[in-house]
Amino acid sequence: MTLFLSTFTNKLDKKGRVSVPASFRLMLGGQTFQGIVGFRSYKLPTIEGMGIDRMQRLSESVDQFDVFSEAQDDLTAAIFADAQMMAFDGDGRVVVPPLLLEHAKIKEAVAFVGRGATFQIWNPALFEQHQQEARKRVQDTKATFKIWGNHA
Amino acid sequence: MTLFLSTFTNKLDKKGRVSVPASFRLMLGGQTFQGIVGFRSYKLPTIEGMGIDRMQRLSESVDQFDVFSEAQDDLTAAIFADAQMMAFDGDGRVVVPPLLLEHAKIKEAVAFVGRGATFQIWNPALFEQHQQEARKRVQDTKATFKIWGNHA
DNA sequence: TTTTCACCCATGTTATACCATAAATAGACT
DNA sequence: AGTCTATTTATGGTATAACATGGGTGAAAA
Repeated sequence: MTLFLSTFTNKLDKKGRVSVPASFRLMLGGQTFQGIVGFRSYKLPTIEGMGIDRMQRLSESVDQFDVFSEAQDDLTAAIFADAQMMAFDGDGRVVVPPLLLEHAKIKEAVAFVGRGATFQIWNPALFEQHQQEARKRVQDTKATFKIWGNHA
Repeated sequence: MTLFLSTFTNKLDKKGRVSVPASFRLMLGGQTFQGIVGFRSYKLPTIEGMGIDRMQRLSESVDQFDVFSEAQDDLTAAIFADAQMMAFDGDGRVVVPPLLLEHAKIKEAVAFVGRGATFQIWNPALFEQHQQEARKRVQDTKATFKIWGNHA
C-alpha cells in the first residue's frame, strides 16, 4: 500500500540535503529504486513527487494518447524529460537539484505534502496560502464525490 | 466489517492523549495501520475520522478526476495534505495534534461520534448543539432513502 | 588538483513504547 | 439477590528509541 498523508516541514542544509519524512520513506520501502522522483509542476510553484512505481504507471497511462501525437510529445516532455531521481542516503535524506528548488522557490524550509498516491514538495509559506485557497474552493463548490470499491 | 456506532466521551490529558472507544478500536483491528486518521472537516468544526483502509479507498476514488486537474488538487489538499495519522499506544490511546484540536475547539473533553463507515471527533458541547439541529432538519424534510444490497 | 557526491558517525529533541494505578463492568459463587 | 473476583477500560507518569539535523571523510569525477 502506498498512501502519502499529512504535511511535514523539514530543513534544507547547506549541502542541499533534506530528510524525507519517515512515514513517506516507509511507503517507498518495497520499491525497486530507493528514493523519490520529482518534476516541476506545470500549474503550480511546486515539485510533484512520487515513487518510481507510480512513474511507471504514469508512463502506461500516457499511452491513452496517440503515439507521436503532439499531446503525447508535450506530456512526456513535461513529465519524464523533466523528472529528477533523488536517491536516499543512509539516513533517508535526498539532495534536491537546484532546478527544482528554483521552480518551487524553496530557500531553507521544505514542506512535504501528502496527496494520496503522490506527494508535493513546497515552500512552506506558499503552500500555507495555497492550502487555504484550496479549502475555500472545496467549501464553496460544496465538492462531493462517490467512494469506490467494496463496502468493507 | 467496519461500523462506527454511538457516541463516547473521553478526556484529553495534558499530553493531548485520549482513549479511542474500545468498540471503535475493535473495528480497526485488522487494518495495516494500527491507529486512526483524522482531518479537519471543511464544513463543520469537527475532525473527520476513519481507518487507513478507507483513506486508501478515498485515494483511489479521487483518481476518477483527471490527474493534475484543479478539482483533484483542491480535494487532495483538503483531505490528504491535511490528514494526520494517529497511532494507538499500547493502551489504545492516540495523541491529537494541536492543529486538529484548535479546529474542533476541543479543550479537555472529546466526543467520538459514530457515523457508520466513518466517525467524527467533536467538542461535546458543540456536538450536542449540532445534533439537535440535524435531527430537526431530518424531521422537517422527512428525509427517506433506499437501502442497498442483499436483504440480510 | 579541485570539486562534488556518497557514505559514515555524533547529538539533541521529541515522540512513543512501556509500566503503574484507578475505575468500571461483567461473571461466578455463595 | 448480594458479594467477591477477574477482566477490561480509562487515565497518569517515566524511560527509551526513533528521527531530524549537523558535520566529517574518502572515493570518484571533472
